[in-house]
Amino acid sequence: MLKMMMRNIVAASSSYCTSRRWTGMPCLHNNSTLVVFANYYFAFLHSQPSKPIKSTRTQLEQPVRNSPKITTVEDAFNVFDGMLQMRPPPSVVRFNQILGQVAKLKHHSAVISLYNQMDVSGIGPDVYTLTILINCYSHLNQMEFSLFVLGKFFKLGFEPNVFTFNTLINGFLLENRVAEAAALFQKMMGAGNCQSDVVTFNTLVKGFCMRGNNRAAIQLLRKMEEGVCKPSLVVYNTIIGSLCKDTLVDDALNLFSEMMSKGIAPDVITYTSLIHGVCKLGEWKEATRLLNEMVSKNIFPNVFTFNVLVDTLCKEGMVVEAEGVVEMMIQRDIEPDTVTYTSLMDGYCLRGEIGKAQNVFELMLSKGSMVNVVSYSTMINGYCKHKMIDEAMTLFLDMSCKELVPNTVTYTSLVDGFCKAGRVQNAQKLFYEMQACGQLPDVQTYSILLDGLCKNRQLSTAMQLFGKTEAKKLDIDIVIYSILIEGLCIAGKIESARDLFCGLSSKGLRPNVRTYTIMINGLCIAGLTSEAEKFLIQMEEKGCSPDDCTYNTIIRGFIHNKQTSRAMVIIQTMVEKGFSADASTTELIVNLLSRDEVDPALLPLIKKSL
DNA sequence: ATAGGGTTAG
Repeated sequence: MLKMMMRNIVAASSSYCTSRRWTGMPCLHNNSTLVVFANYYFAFLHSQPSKPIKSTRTQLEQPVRNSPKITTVEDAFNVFDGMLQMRPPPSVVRFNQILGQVAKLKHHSAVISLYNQMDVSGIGPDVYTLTILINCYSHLNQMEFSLFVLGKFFKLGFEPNVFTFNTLINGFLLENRVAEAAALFQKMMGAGNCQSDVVTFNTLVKGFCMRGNNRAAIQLLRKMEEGVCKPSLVVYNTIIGSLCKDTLVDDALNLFSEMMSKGIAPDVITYTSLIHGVCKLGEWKEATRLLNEMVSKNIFPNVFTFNVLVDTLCKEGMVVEAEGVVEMMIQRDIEPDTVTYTSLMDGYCLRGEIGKAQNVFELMLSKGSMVNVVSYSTMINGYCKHKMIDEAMTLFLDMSCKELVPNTVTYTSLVDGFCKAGRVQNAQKLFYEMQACGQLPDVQTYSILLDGLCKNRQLSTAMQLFGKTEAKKLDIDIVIYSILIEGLCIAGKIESARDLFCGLSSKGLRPNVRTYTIMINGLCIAGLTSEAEKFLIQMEEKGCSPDDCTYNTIIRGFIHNKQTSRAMVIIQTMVEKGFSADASTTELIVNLLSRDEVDPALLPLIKKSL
């Protein structure tokens, strides 16, 4: 009986610790409402005709007669091949259409190789071709090539137009080259032949949003409203989307009512952003309300909207339900895409169901051109989190065969994988390799490597690395300090840990639950249980509530230090707060019981705590 | 006829 109970606790606590929620906010979501929300989706899908009319477009409105629909990169290469063989070759417009479709599929490097094929075949580009090309280089963060293409304009006697300028401004903003973007904008404002338009303004608005400056974005919106340029639905969507990403859903909803009062009707993108925002907050009721509202306005969820639901369900561990939604999408002719399957893969990985994640990944591989850097990184991350570093490395090497370039996220997962496997040397090697490949480590990468070094008893190497982060003007956060404090505690340097902790406020950082818990653990290891208890009181006073991990830590600390009665007092508090003992605390308590070291009067309390 | 800005995944 007790064995079974223990097993359940182990299962519960291990799933909590492997969950990504551990690093974020505790999960306070009401999953039963999520089920209602999910069921609503099912009900909605069932209520639709089984074979919906796909398009109301007439034959005349088709882009070009006989223009084949491109759904994969393979299609595009085949069609292109055929076109290049034709004598005389088709007009450049046909080629532009293919390039445009592939660009829409976000296969930007494919567009570039297709263009190169055109080039060697002697098909001359026009302004449209070159603008598509600039846009692709911009999205690949290769602005130097974009500028090279701009040079081609002049060489061929073409005049860059507002499309060209907007594309270039967007490219500079994507690379965070604000000064150059601004210079181009100034040039446009001054030029008589090429005036800025609503797209120019929205590109700037997005530039602010990308840098997390929603205030500036809204200021620019107000400027537009004053008559500079009438704001479009896209401008509102840009800002609403950005606010939702930052979970400022109330602000987003205010802007939403504001746009409607100005006669600008929301579309599926507006609703998808809002639904995403409320889902992130776990407000399933609100999500359902928005969904009802959009459908009542004849705005129907698209693949993006469904992907939000699939991903939300997966993040809540409800992958089976998510699979159900995917089935429904297929039945309703909404093709699940790379994002859908990547969410599913991640969902399975989060639950430790690696085999099922592999199945999804193989399904994507079998469909061709469905895998990208994100899907590879997701599977690699899944392997790494479950100590399957060899499998992860196989996939990593596989990427280069597919001309997929691993990025900072990919490398960070692998660094973590090597650390988790205890192979810190390999982790360090990869850390330098990524920089040699032009992928810069970010705060996450540093956190993971620092943690790996600390946990593998290489404190001095960790401290050296930390010194480097300070020189790189990275935004050092409380997570990194918590890791270092923990490293010092593990190495038995409680005084240095305490010093680092006390210096946090002077750096403008506030310790969080994890930081306090680490300090409490360190103090207990050093036998300083009274000071640990002071920290427990102090954190509460400073508005940082202890969580179940904090209580378990200090209880274990007291037991280890043979202060059973003080442990019992904390157990009492823990139970009152609705927390319970985790697996290792339970083990300690069971040991105490077996040695008759507990006052029988406390048995009811202990029972409650388990 | 074909090109630029807004929604989803690691």
